[in-house]
Amino acid sequence: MRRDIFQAIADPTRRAIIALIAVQAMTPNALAEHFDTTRQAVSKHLKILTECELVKQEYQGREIFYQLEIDKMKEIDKWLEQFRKIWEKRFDQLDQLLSTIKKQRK
Amino acid sequence: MRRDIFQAIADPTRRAIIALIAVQAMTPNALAEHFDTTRQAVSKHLKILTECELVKQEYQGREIFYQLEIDKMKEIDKWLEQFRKIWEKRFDQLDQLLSTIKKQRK
DNA sequence: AATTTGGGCAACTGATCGGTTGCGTATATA
DNA sequence: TATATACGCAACCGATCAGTTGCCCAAATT
Repeated sequence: MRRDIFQAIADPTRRAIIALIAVQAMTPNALAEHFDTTRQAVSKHLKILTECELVKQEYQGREIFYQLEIDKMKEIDKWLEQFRKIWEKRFDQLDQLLSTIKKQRK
Repeated sequence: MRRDIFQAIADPTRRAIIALIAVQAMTPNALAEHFDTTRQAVSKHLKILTECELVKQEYQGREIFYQLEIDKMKEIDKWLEQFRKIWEKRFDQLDQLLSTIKKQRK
């Protein structure tokens, strides 16, 4: 079982679930209504999301509300940081090039 | 074949390849030396990365240099945007709470 | 011209994935 | 107390995945 956050967001249904519960906590049944699939399938996705700590449960009677652990999402942002540095550098270089051309035209 | 960018970065080897070629373009053989796997396995990863346009080839004699299409990485950043909004809002709320407590103590 | 080297393509393999069906259990309702 | 509802767990299935092995072709080296 790999079960890391990158594997978790690889599935489109899982990304949709994440987007939904980011707004408000939801039960498996409520989530399943949003998809063309069974509750069990959704539950399996929730299990995977729980295992990599992207989601936490809150018991309320016989219902279980699943909520997004938004902080965990920052791990993706953190990984992206190294590439953001690169594309910002490239943008700066382009910016510099453009202003050099501008200067030459004067 | 799903072959979208999220599925592409789900594999740890693929993420490592991306990080390597982000710095400089590399050939499959050069890449394979960095991993405990065969050149063919790396080539397969490169094929997947190429299919979702995360990587482009540059032919140089009989060698093929693979280079990261850094712009494609922005798609992940774009998807993350919706969550960044949430965690920044939460941070602001926490910040506000802390300054309220500070005021009350005065 | 013969050999070596870089790398793609295809077939195969075991592992994992996403999904379904069936069942058990606990909470709520009649 | 009997029934309905919410949910998790386990077994199963076909599809896809990551990796290996074997082969071929083209460019470089001898």
